[in-house]
Amino acid sequence: MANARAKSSRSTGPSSRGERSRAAILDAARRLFAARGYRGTTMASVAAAADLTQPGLLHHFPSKEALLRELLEERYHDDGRRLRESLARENQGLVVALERLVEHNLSSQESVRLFAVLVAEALSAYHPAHAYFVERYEKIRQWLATTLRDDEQAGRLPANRDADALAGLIVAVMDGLQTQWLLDPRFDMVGAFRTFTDLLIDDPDHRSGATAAVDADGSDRADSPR
Amino acid sequence: MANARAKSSRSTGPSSRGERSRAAILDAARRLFAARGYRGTTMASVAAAADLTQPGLLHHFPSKEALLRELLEERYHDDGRRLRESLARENQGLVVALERLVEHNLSSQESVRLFAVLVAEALSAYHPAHAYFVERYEKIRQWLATTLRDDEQAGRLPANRDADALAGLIVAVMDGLQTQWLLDPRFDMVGAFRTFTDLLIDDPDHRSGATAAVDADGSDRADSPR
DNA sequence: GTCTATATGAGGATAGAC
DNA sequence: GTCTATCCTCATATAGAC
Repeated sequence: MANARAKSSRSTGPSSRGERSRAAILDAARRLFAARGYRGTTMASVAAAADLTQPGLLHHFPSKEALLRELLEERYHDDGRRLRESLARENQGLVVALERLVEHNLSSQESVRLFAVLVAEALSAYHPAHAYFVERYEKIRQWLATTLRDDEQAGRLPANRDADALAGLIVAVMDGLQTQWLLDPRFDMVGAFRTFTDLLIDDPDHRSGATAAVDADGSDRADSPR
Repeated sequence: MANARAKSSRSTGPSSRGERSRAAILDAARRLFAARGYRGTTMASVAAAADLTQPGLLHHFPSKEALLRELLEERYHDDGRRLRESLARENQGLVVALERLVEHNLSSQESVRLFAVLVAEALSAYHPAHAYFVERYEKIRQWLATTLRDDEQAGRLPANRDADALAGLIVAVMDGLQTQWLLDPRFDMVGAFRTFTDLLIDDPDHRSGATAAVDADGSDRADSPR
C-alpha cells in the first residue's frame, strides 16, 4: 500500500525497475481516480504522477480500462478480509466488526473515496465496471445475511428479522454515510453509524428475548455502554 | 430563484418555439445525464436528442455547466416539496412520509438515477456541483433533524435520541438503498427501507409510550454484543 | 521498459450566415 | 433561434527508436 515512489537507479530491493513502475502507477491511479473519478482522470496525469510518460504507462497497462480493472481486482482481495478478521479476532459478532470497519474507514479516506466514486460512476450501465459492482454488491449482501443469521442464532441479535433486507440495509447505511462524510469531512460518520447499530441491537424482541433489563423508564439508554 | 426565463418574442401559446426547444433540451439532458453521468454525456448528444445542433443548444445554455446548474436548480424546488406535502396531508409523521417517498421513487427511476449519478460525480472536489451538494445535504439533514424532534415531541417517535445523527442516518439509508436498487432493479428497496423504519419505531421507549411495557428481567443484555 | 513523435478522434465552444 | 463551418484543446492509443 505504501508508495512505491520514484525510480532509485539501483535495485537493491525486492523489485525490479519495472515492478516499481507498476506499483507507482497503481498508487497514482488510486489517488487520481479517487480525486477526479475514472472519467475525470487522464492517463497522462497518472503517468506523470508515476514519473513516466503516458506511453510508458501503457506498456504496463495496455488501456485505461485495464488499469481500472486491476484496481478493482486488487481491492476485491482486500475486501471483506478486514471484516472477517475482526469478526474472528474479537468474536463479538458482526455489529462490533462493522463498527471497527467504519472507524477504520475514517483513516482511509482515499480508499473509501476511490470506491465511492467508482461505484457511483458505475451506476451507469455503460460504465466498464458496472457488471463488476452488481456482482460485488450481491456477494456482500449474501455474506452479510449469512453472518447475520449466525449472530441471530448465537443470540447476539434479535431473531425473526429479515436477514436479507437487513443485509441490504447495512450496506446502504455504510455507503450512504460515506457519501455524506466524503462530501463534508465534518460529518460524523462514526456517530451516525453507532446510532444505527443502537437501533439494530436495542430491540424489544432481543432484549426480552434473551430478555431485558430495561428499567421502566429507559430514558437514558441512548448513551448505553459504549 | 426562478429562472430568468427566456425571452420569447411572442407569447401566443403557453410556449414559443424557443420555449419548446428549451424544454426539450432539459428533458434530454435529464435523461442523458442520468444514463451516462455528467462527464459521460456530450453536448452534441443532448442537442441531437432535443432535435437541435450543438450550437443551437448553446444558444439556450451557454455552457454544459450552465445546463447542469439548471437541472440542479429545478430539482431543488421540487425537493422536499413532496415530503412536506405528504407530511402535512397524512399527518402521520416523518416515518410514514419517508416511506411514501421511497415508494414514489420506485416509479421515478430516471430522476433517482440522475441525482445518484450527479452526487457521486460531485464527490470529487473539482466537480462543478460539489459545493451545491455539500450545501444541499446539510440543509436536508437540518430539516430532517427538526422534523424528527417535532415527531419526538408529538410522541410519534421515541425521545432521547440524537436527532442530528438520525437525520444523517436517514439520508444515508435512502441514498444507499437507491444505489443498490439502481445497480440491480431486483433489489427490494422498499422492503429494506421498511426494515429500517421498523427499527426506528419498534423501540421500547416509544412503544411503551410514556413508558415501558418492557418486563424487566435483565439477564443477558448487559453483556450483549457490544 | 521507457522514450519521442504522432495519428486519430472527441468534445466544448466560437464566428458568422440566414 | 438555429444553422454550417471551424477552432482548439485534450485524451487515448500507436509507431518505432533507444
